[in-house]
Amino acid sequence: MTESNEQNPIERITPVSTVEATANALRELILDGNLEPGTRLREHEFAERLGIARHSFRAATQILIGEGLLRREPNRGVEVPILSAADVADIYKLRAALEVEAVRLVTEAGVVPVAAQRAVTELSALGENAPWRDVVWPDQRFHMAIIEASGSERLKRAYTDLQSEIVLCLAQLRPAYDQPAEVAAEHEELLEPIVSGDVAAAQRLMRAHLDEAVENLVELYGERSESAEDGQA
Amino acid sequence: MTESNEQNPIERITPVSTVEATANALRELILDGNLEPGTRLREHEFAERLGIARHSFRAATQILIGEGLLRREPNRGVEVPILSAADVADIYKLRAALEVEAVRLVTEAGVVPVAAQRAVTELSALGENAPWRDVVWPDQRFHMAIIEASGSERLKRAYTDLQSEIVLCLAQLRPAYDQPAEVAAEHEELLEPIVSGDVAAAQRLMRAHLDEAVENLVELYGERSESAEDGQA
DNA sequence: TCTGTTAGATTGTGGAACGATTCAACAGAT
DNA sequence: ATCTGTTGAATCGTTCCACAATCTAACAGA
Repeated sequence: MTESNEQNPIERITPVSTVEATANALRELILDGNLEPGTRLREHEFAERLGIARHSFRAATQILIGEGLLRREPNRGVEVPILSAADVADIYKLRAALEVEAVRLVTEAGVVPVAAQRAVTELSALGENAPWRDVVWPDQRFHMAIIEASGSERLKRAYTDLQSEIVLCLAQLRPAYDQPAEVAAEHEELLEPIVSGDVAAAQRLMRAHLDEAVENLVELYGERSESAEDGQA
Repeated sequence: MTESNEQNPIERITPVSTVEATANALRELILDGNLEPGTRLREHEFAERLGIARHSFRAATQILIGEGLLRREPNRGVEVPILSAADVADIYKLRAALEVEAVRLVTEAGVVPVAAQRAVTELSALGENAPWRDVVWPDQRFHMAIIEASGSERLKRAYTDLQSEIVLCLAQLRPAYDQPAEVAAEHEELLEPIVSGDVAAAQRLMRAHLDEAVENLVELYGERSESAEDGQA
């Protein structure tokens, strides 16, 4: 037997199926904000535009529905969900559940989330007037890095889905970010008790960080709905 | 205007689509353990047996894949996943994240999870030699009741998916349960700090409860794999 | 024993068809 | 004038069929 032959270092090729590729393309479209929330995705139109069968498009949307990025209205197809302030609050409840526990797991295990540190340096390298999207991505990566450091596959899966919704929500709100330097400092502070092994402090800080974020977002919703009422009146 | 007419108490009718009904049927099959883990679900066979089109069956499986109840192997269709001890440990990491946070939300809000209390009384009403499944369901309902009491839609959604995996795992293991009376007592104890408003104690107890459960399950896996090796040797 | 080769089964995808549902426009009735 | 049906176009949900790509196992030959 040649069971002991070393693993060939060849990259495992992964042919992406049509529906998978479609799902990825759609996800990108949605998360980049190129699809107005509330937009109805007509099957015939999209299938033709993407050069695929209607069935494949349907399968792709089914995936995104599972991720919370699309919503199906019976007999009316799928559309990009419009998130309310309540949704944001709800999203952040789940987010806190996942992240505070991840922080706990990581800190207790003594794992140092290197990728998170990298994200912080990226943040601090940004100029003063960096567009909000350039701030969002390192920010997301920072938090994802902590989740990944927890080593739980399912925690990561749940968080990945949730992060999609978070980005969707941010894309709809275009929140005003603080100075990148401030953001970087706050995240670095977040990291400190994690590497020093102070579980309680790490959890407390993370929760405060998230509470502050959701507060700002909900406030932003308030402003937006006010101006919306103005527009209607 | 008759906008102020009271809500008619008529039950909202919900015509279930074919794929939805199929997904439900499949879910039940899997969770009841009527489909051996590792079983390959051949499309033609199942579509014919269920009297639906192959496409509809495909759409249904896509839903269950999103819930973690089926796994897709490229070009080999879908099959019931076989959970390892590592999977169980992983499942319980996520479970702890969700439940400990739910306990926190519920306790802080001062909400009394009545449905959970009902589940406890159901448990205590069981006879000594109740089959494990009769114990599992009130147990699951107890925990789901706490999740629901948290009032977070997404927390519930995440937990619902996870609970499916838990049940799948239990179905594969057929764990030996303690006396129903003991189980009832432990859960009642779990409820106590929640209603009295002691957040820290409530979280601590819940975590201990879950830790103990996962420990037992992993141990059970050890025994099972031993006997499996015996069988092969 | 190892290596093609071949045939059958199954999946992945596309395409046509058709009933059911939605929606808007419009006509008729109270 | 408001409410109630009707009609028709657009779209969805589902089925059936076709076919290339892939997998699997059996088999023949070196």
